[in-house]
Amino acid sequence: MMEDIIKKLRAARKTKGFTQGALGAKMGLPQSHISQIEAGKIDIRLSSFLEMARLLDLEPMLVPRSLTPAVRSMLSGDKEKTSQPAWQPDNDTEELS
Amino acid sequence: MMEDIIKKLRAARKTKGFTQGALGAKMGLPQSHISQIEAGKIDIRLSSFLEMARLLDLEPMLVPRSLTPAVRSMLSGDKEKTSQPAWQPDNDTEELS
DNA sequence: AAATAAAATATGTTATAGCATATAGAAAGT
DNA sequence: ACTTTCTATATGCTATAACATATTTTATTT
Repeated sequence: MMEDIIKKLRAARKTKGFTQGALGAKMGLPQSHISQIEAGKIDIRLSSFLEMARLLDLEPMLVPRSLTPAVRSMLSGDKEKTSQPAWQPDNDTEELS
Repeated sequence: MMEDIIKKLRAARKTKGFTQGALGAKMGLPQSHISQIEAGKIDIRLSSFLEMARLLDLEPMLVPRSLTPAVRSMLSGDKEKTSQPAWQPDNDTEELS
């Protein structure tokens, strides 16, 4: 069970059209190291993980378990069917048209 | 600038009423190690970070930068004032009262 | 204020990420 | 098919997390 969160980094890199070499250059790491990371062969340090995520415009966040379904539905744009409504917007300001 | 995300782990531990020793026991680590981590003196590995977060009922997620304001507002329960509305709920199902 | 519990600091060993460099293999482009 | 680009694998060295254990300092409780 390779860490799922690492797969997201690879997917994000491809989406942005970066090669392993290009991403490595931004991080000051060799392409070979990026390969190892994405393949789940090494257990990288937190600072490396954070740096890599941010270079891919991803912000690592800690979400309370009880809120993860709501957050996930936001991220995937799903038409969610949560038993408890995930969230309700404020209605205290004028909305855009 | 000690990593902010580590502070969240410490806060979560305290909220749950765990001591460093108790958390360490769950992870199979000595109390001293938890102390080092929380003090930002060591740069822990991703697997340790993930394990610790999950023991504290926090799920690490990668949020696209453009969505972080919306997610943050969910997490903090703020009455947000985002220039672009953060999110709009579906209105295709019956709501609870 | 004494006792107890929790957290921080210290020292030493072992395992492994980080790093460099090279090369082999796969995919994409001509 | 050949060339170029991208990705995976391999070897070796260095820095440091992981781990054990002990002690000190700081909070908390009675």
